[in-house]
Amino acid sequence: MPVGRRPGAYLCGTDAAMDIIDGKWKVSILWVPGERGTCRFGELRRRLPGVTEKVLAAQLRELEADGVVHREEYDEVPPRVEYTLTRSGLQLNEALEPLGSWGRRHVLGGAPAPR
Amino acid sequence: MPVGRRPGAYLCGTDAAMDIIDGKWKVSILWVPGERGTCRFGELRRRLPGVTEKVLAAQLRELEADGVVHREEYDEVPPRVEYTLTRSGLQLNEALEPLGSWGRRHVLGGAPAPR
DNA sequence: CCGCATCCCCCTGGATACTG
DNA sequence: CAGTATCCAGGGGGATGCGG
Repeated sequence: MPVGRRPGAYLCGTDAAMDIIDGKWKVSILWVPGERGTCRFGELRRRLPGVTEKVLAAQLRELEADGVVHREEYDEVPPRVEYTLTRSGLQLNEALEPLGSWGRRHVLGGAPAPR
Repeated sequence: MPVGRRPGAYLCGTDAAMDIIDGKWKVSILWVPGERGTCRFGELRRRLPGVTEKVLAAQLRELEADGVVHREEYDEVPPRVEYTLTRSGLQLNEALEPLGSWGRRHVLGGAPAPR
């Protein structure tokens, strides 16, 4: 699936974006790397309590196909793979900030937390 | 389900908000009323191509339980029900605007459309 | 006009085990 | 370390039909 999985079925830009974010762990995957914008597979796995390797790998591949995450494989032993937010991914992250503020205020009740 | 269906399981405000928005038609339901902020059931149904009455009613009830939509029933014949965005819902709508812009630029390719 | 009740299908995502 | 390979359960949501 290239960018978007429901071609021509969007009513507005918002649900087009939602289509890319759709997946239990995707916003967290975007969020974890934070300012640094890059993260290894194992680090992601540790910082997403409950995710399985299969699902994490699948969601990462979809985000990669959608052009928001870049996958860089280093030919080393032991293996190392870096996942980096693309320019588009960083901008998506920024676009999610207001939603995060809303969530903190209306769902979490103003609790302290990043974003 | 009151506000949020995954109590205490949120990594950040964003996925807390995502939990409320989670549902195939929810962002569209928020989007359709637009500035006016209010809409009838049948109007929603007509403007959401493909939605069934059962699913539309279900998602509306969840949005109501989450406090972003207010349901006003008028005792008339024929029946009339108005769905209005609450203050919280309007703010959620505003928080979704940047995401909509991003979706237009990165998914729809800068096509003209509201939000 | 505005729904609710039922039935059912598919797809996401979880559990577990194995490989380069 | 960074993944695949299977198997499987749960639930969202679509189709259809009835009720106030």
